[in-house]
Amino acid sequence: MKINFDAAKPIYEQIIDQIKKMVARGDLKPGDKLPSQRELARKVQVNPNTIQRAYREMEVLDLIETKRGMGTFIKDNNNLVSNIKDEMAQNAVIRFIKEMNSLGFTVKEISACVEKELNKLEGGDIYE
Amino acid sequence: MKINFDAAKPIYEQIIDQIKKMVARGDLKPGDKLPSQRELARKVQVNPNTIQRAYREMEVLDLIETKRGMGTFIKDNNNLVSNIKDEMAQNAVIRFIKEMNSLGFTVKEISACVEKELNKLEGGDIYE
Amino acid sequence: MKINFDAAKPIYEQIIDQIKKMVARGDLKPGDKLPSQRELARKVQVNPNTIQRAYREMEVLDLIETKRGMGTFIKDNNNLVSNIKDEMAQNAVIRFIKEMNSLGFTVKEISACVEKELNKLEGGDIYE
Amino acid sequence: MKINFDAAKPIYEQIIDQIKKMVARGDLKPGDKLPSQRELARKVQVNPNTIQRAYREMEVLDLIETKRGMGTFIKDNNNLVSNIKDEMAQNAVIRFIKEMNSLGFTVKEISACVEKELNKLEGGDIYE
DNA sequence: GTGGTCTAGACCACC
DNA sequence: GTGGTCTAGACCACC
Repeated sequence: MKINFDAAKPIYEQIIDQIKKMVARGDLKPGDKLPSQRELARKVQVNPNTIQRAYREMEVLDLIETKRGMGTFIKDNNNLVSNIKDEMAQNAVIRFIKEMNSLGFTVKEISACVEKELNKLEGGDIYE
Repeated sequence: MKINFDAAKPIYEQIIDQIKKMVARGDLKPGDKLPSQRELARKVQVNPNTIQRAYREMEVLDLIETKRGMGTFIKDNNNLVSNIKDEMAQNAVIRFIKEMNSLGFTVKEISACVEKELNKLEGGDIYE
Repeated sequence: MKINFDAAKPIYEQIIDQIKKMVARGDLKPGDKLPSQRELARKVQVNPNTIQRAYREMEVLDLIETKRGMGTFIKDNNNLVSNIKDEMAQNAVIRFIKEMNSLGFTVKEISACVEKELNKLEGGDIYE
Repeated sequence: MKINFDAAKPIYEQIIDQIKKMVARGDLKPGDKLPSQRELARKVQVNPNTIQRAYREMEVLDLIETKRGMGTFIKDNNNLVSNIKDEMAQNAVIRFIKEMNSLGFTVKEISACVEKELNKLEGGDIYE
């Protein structure tokens, strides 16, 4: 038995994931102002430096831009935004298929499992 | 923005997950002998107490049984084994649908994304 | 009179400049190991986090790579290395020409000034 | 690796440099009146004491003279003015050559780099 | 021993 | 008030 233990994702990466998700959903649109580093730090209860690291990495990704003294903003880059949604979805789908596969399910069975679960949701709302 | 940071799953839970997965896949069958606690601890490089905790929890789940002086074995309980597979699959499917939904995908779109990705695998093998 | 006061360059950028210069000169070659973050921090008397920031930025530039537990190395990327030398030289030349120009020198005069100074060095060695 | 970090030049020195540069260019000529200390302080947004220090040092350099009740003037000292231009140019050239040399360029190569860049400017204007 | 993450907090520059 | 830099130091993961 070979086990690769999962370590927790660093906090700054989890923050990036959350913000990317909000962009993917359209909760944050190009031009929108993000909370200031200090404000977000207070709200999510982490050190401002941790927020700064997340913001800096997102700047490298060209997802946001910081205007000194003005704040931090989602970049006006519509192309990137739709890419983020696709990329995050693609990753989720692949992770899911790999997991089902590692449980011993075939392609056909995976498809059936998903359809069955989605059918339960038809008409009704998605979980909570 | 509200963020719930993911902590790393405790190692003993990750070990349980791995073993459940092997049972779901059929790599471990009812009656099969598990490695001794000491041996497994050495192989996966964790403290023997951590293995002991994993084994104890699996005994409570009625997944394994310890025979004094003989070792630890997967319980002969066919019903449970297929339950494990279904339960793990169900969890994976629900986690996946929730994630896609949180990215802004509808039921129809989720289905389409899965089918598209599964189609890529037809004929070919699943990801490595 | 409009003056833009020059602030000091951040320490981490000065460290990057120094290392780029060593690469440009060939004092550091692809594959060479850089000092560990802690060691360099001690030697140049700055906080290890400042060194780490410099190293992280150089990784983004694809100039170095860090191997966890092993250390940090100049990337094996000969193309980049010669680019660095050219880029740093180009910047120096342009800065110099702009400065001479702001002092009121024409293209011909700048050329003459450089030649005159270089002639002094012929045969002899460069400054100190 | 030995690094001497560059601190920012004191503001009063940067002011002196700017004024010397204007003199070198001929924007300020012998006999020209400088702004009053108070006025310059307001214009460049620094403490009046900083301006006073800059003016005092330039008086010591014999570059300017203060006439009580009249103001401060560039000294009528044609020799000095051309000296300033030559001295600043000389410094710029030497700094430049040292920098190119520290990047590993020989005398011949430095000359070639400068000529190449100057040629780009022929006919066209100098950078912006 | 190596790098990676995070905290707590100072001080600065720009607005 | 905003972000940018830096320090001091803890604790962790990987080797």
